[in-house]
Amino acid sequence: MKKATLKDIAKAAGVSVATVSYVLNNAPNQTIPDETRCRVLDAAKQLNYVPNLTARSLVMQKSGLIGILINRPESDGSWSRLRHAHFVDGLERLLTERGYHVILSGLDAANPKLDIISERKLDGVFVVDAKKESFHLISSRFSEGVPLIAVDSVIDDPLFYKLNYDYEDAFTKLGASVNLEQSYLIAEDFNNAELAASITRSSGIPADRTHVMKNEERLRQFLAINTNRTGIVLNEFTSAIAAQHVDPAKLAVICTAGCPDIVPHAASRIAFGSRKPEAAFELMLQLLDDPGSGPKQKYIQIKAVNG
Amino acid sequence: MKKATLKDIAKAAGVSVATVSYVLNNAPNQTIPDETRCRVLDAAKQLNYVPNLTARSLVMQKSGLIGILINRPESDGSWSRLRHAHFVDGLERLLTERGYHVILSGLDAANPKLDIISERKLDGVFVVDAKKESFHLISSRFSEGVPLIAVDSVIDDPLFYKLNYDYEDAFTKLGASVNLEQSYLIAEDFNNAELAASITRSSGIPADRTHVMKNEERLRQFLAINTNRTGIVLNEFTSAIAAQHVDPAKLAVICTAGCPDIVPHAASRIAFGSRKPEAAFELMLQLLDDPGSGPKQKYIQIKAVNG
DNA sequence: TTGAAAGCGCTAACAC
DNA sequence: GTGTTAGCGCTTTCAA
Repeated sequence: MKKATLKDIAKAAGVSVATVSYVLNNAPNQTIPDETRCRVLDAAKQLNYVPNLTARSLVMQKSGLIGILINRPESDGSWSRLRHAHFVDGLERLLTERGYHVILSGLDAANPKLDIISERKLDGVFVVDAKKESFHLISSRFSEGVPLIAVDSVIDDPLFYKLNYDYEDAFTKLGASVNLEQSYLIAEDFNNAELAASITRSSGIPADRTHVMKNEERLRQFLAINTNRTGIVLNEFTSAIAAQHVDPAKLAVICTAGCPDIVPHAASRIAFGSRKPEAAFELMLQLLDDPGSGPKQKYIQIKAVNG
Repeated sequence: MKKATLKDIAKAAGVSVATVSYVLNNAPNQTIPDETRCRVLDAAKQLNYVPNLTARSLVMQKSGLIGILINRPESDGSWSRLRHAHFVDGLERLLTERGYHVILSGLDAANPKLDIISERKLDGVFVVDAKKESFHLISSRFSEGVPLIAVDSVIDDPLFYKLNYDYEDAFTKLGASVNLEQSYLIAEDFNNAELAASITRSSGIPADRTHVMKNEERLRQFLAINTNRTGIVLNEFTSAIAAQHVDPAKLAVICTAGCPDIVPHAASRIAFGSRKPEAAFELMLQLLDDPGSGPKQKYIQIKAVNG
């Protein structure tokens, strides 16, 4: 048996498709007598009706689809692929709850295929860890006004909202218990170079004591020449790996992946909590509701929390 | 400026929409002179044309959308939310590469809303860690013949393909180096009870020495009364947590999350590699190509690999 | 070699 | 109150 359509229901209930559409959508400006309404509802149940969102999208000019577009990390150790897992999971949850459907798409950071936005008529988009150049591309082609939120990306374009962790805040708080000037830093390998730069800059740790996590072997080498110092490590996964090579007690980790549980107990830590998905979600809702209504401040920063 | 449509191109190129559609799709049975083809192609480029997949889906009766529907874990420690991250990441990559778009949707395991399958006219679906009951629901309403692959789920219904790790194989291989009868087991908390049961069964470890990972505190208590034994732990994240409470050298971990890097070096381990996304992808392609063409064996098992 | 036209399933004027 | 109808943007017979 084929999928039932509005027409099928109309026939079964002895009314027109318009009427069916009205009752099924609780059309605001239509007053339908209960008798009719019931007949339609019954028929719909009977026929196991499920609306065809493709058709609806076409006519409504909105898809109910939100994109989460993630630039794939350059290094592809298993740890790096988990970096955004918590964010994606949390955001998807919120979006799904709200009735949106989520399209997840990995992007080649060097050559992001953003056509999906127009092809699928996405109602809103999150772009995660994108290179600055990507945004030229975007702003030239997407004046179309699809709400777009850049995540984990520092870019100068005032057109977009930027959602980031407030690393400066994290380092300041960390500075209370550890002497940053004397530490080394294990940073994450972001595609967005400006974000990476802003992190190392706000850490105050000199470049020669900063290491960007690419793979375990190179990390080991770096750690070997720094064993006597305290290390600041970004990201829970990296901390778990680092802890295999140095005394975890000499590690302070900044939890960016929403997974503090796996950080060695002996390490001290500072976390960003799990506000990122929520903040992303709330801003998106606002933009979806009225594209002009977002906060005037285009940078949204998530504060660090102790513990 | 609004999005260009076929009609716009047609007008610009001085041809009909049909012709435009033909050249843009390289229609097989149409022979278009180069002159026309170029005019059309130029116009399309000029107008920055991007096809509207919604419209295409409607008429083609296929969406180009593949769903990854994941039953949310009951416990929601941050580690549990990462459980499928590697699978999702790998699968998404493969699917995207192949030109499909991926819809990611979390499901309430107790009451999975599977309507998305028909609403969005998904071409294929992966359902991850679903309760047995869900499949009654599915099989009653989805004789519709959407290729569906159950992942991390043991179910009796011969209708679906089941993709699982071969835990029995893992325990056998593990048995070579550790005495399973004398060990304890830390298992994962799957929604699919049959899978959980089959795992503990094939481990050969008695129930009173088996613990299902719910949260760190309860894990700690369990470990406290088992410190003198060797422990088998399922899943890398759990191993990282367990290692905080017992000597990692007395742990043997079965890596199911594609993230062996974070397992403590001192622990011995056995892994399932990263074949799961690939296996899922390949089977789906086959089913997509011809729904009847899958292997007759409905259970696909991923073997364990040492290391 | 090209085009007119019939839909795909749905929504929303606008008429009755 | 309810039905008619004109599309949304695209594919694809079928005729010219």
